[in-house]
Amino acid sequence: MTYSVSQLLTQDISLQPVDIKGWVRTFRANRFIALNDGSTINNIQCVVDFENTDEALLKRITTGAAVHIKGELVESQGKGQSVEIQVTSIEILGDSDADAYPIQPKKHSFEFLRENAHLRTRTSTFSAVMRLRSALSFAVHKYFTENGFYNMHTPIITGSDAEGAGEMFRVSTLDAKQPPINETGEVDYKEDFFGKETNLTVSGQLEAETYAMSLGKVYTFGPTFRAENSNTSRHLAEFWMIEPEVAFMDLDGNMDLAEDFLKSVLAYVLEHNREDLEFLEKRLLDEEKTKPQAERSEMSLIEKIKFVVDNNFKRVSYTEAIDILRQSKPNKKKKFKYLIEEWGADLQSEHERFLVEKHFKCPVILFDYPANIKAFYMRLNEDGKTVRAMDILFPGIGEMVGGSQREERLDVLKEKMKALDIPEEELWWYLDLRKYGTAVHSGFGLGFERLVMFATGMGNIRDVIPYPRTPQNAEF
RNA sequence: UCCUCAGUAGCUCAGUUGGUUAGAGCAUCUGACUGUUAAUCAGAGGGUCACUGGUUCGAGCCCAGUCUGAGGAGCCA
Repeated sequence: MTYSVSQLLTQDISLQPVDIKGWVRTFRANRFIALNDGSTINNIQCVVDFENTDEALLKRITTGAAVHIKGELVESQGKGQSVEIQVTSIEILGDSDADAYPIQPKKHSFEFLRENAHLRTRTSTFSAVMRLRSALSFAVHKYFTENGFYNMHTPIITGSDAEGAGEMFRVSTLDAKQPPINETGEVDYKEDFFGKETNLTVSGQLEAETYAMSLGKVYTFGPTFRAENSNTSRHLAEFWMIEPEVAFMDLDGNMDLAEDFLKSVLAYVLEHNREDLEFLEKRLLDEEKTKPQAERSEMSLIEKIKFVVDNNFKRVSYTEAIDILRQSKPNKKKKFKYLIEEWGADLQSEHERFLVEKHFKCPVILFDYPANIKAFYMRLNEDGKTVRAMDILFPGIGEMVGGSQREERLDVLKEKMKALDIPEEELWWYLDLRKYGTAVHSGFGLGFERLVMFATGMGNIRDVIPYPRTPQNAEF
């Protein structure tokens, strides 16, 4: 009977002998194989009877080799594990040249492992991160399904360039060297595959709104593309975004939904991915030891996640936030690079970080932002100068969620588009939603990788997605 | 895109004011040992000092440019 390492370590296996396949992590003292098959963070120790095993075979048990082991599960004589396999037969399924194999049984830098992204999930850290990513993805679908939402697949290729969420990647089958030219001397996209200019989506929100206005509660969870030349540890050119959209829901409901959603998916991994979280927590603690006392974080990884699950997010209007910042020490002592002087200023990372990490010390929902620093589709408040927008800020991550109540009034929306030079022809179908049976509705966008960063404690977004796409890098 | 820092063995790094043959730990290979937990002990091999050009009697070290990576900013999710 074939078992996974996870089964062997967690279940009472009465069926003997056992039979297992996996990859060698380390081979110590010509006798002890630490075997891993991806089913758990833990390895199972396989004890080889080296005195009665062919020496040529022993030489082939190297780090990274795929092996098929048969034997008996017994209580371990050593201290590091409770059970181990007494090997009766070992077959090398795939050799791994120890001299050439990049993943050594030692600590590697994340930069090096990024260059070996096809092999990095053979390390404990990355296998834990990717198991957590998978669990979070499942938890997202579980949450929405259990709460009456329909999953909707919004298009990856989009014909509208008015989504207004950033620079786009062009999708074209035209000859890049000799594109057809029209009478005005520009590239003639009428001859392109779709007969018009098309791009990769920067957001599924507008399409999701159309479905919310018939199915009621919908969400998309798919790849999203931004051609911004941003080189930070929090941005990717290709990332996965979760975007729920709900009819008849106002901004308060939107905030409730986002907070409940985040708590739910984080609670899911606390319950189901304990061992991976404990491993990552220990890794972070070791890393912290090398830092000066002042820079160490007050809470461990699991404590941080629990804190978010158990405590209410602090809800603060933009106007209140500006007051707090204006009265703050760093503002008075001119420690901020950008000092807060008057209402209307856009909040910089340093301000958000102050609010979340110094002032409130918990996730913060900021709402009712000035209209002129936010997108065209956000619902204008009765004061005429703020919109029903909200951002959820997380310690160490920054903006986790950005959402709003959408402008449902046709005349107000048209006026806003006109002011921002967005042509109505581009979004005729979006305006139709306001013409026929318009209603209050709201939604938000959540960058999935940022959620994975928070849940794993990883500091660089390139380390929580299998093959990161960033400026100047599309390897693999 | 801007600012700062970095690039030396397979990996992580040291390398003094510019001065002989470029150093360590780990990994690898060879041998010893064998209930180990990043096994241990002894020995060996392994270098286009990112690239291009310059200064100099002499450059890993100084200068210029380019490439790559990291951190931060902007933009955002």
